[in-house]
Amino acid sequence: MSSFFEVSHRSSRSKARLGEIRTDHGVIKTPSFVAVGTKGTIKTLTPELVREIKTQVAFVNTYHLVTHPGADIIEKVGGIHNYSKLNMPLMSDSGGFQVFSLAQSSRARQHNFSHTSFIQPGVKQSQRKADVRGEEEPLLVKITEDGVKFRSIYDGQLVEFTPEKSMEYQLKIGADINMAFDECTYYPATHEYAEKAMKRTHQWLKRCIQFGAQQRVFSSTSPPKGGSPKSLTQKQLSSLPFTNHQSLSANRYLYGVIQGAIFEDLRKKSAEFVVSQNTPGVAIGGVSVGETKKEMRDQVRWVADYLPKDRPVHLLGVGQIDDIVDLVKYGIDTFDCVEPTRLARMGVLYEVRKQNFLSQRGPFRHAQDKPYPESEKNLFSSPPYEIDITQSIYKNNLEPVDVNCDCYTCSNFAKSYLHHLFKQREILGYTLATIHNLWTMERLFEKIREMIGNNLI
RNA sequence: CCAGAGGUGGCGGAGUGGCCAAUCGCAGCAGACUGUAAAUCUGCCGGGUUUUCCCUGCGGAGGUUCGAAUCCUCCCCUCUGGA
Repeated sequence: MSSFFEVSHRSSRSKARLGEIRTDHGVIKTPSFVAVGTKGTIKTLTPELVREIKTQVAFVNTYHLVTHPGADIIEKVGGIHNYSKLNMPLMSDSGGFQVFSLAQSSRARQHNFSHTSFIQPGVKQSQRKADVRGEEEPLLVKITEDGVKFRSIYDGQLVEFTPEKSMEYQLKIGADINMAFDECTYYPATHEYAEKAMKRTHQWLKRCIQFGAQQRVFSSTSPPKGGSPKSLTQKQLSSLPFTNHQSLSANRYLYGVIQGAIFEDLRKKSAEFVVSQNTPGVAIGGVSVGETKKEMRDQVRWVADYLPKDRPVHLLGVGQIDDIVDLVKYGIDTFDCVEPTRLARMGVLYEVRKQNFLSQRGPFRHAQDKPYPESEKNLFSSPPYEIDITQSIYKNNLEPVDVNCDCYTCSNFAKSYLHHLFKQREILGYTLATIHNLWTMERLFEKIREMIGNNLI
């Protein structure tokens, strides 16, 4: 029987490696991008389109799915694979991130900020002091050692998340890879708070493992013999509605999550602890939550030496193309990020032209970051050259978005048409843009794998 | 020709004596977005290069008033009914 993760090549130049993550719903060649489909859909795409893009793996969110439509209905239909027809390896997030993002939002609302502007570096420190986390009076979220209470953003219902509940929900949802319930520490947090949150996350990880052990899942890096009690027989499967393939995974794999905010000592401590817990995979969380790019990368660099050599490593919430290429070097195998799909819906399309990499928007989004050294200015060392298709300069442009791209969108449509669709808010525009951006990511990762294979990364 | 309604910034459309350079929407321009409350959000949007400052300004020309997009007179134009 093959193992969950197998490394086929290690770069001689860095910690980058080539590997395969094997799940009941298919194999993921790593490094890989993980398309984000929070609510059980990669926004604007049918599963057929997702398949055509050759997306290897997608990411769904427990909090959102539990709130709507509810874990029970998903379980009843045989799991999220069958319910959504995303017939590919799936990862589910624990809901931990929503503790962060929803609390940010509730604070933002309190201060009459948009949730985006609130996490901007320009916001005054004093406005961040009265935090709703911890044991204070919350609007949407309350965190205790036991777990988290959410007020549903959809209907105001109180939702309680504990490590056990997150695991239970995730088992019902049925993704192949599950995240341990963690607390994504906000930025900027004090060392004191970050340590407290980290320890809490560690305790929660133990409880997730414990819960998995009781369910006889997540117990090792190899598939448990005979599957878990949660897996259904073929006969049971065939009686489920809409079923046309194997549905609920027999095998689930738990990833512990490293936290520690922007503090080197905490990050290393957390990495050591999480890796020692021997979960099938390890994830790094709590990054790209408002800190600078340098801080974000440091958080990964600090733990690189502690990461497991024989187990897959996931980086939660990253990233931008330049981040991905640089962080692959630290041994990251999978990356999930909303950027390609969200930006697509905002009319921002990737145009990965070598010559233009350093022009226009410049290599950095954060002015306070230091530029790359000259030696690093290679193909992938700067972010994608993005275009904003809504700009009127594209009104008469009959070229494809990216002349070097062979995606469905670029093969068939001119910038002018996409511009037109976006200006008219035609639904097809969002779909075509999403196809292009996800396709670009997949091709980027193909290139990355090729370069690792040739020891160029 | 008669009757009625109306002419406001690129467009639509509020405002009917001072708090009006004029609500709001669209269009335009700029910015943001990294485990998705996001087909979203933010800012600008008459001119003067910043402004608590000045100029022009609500069809046109006059007038009333301390003060008019708002009231009066005349003119021009549009729309809807009727002949």
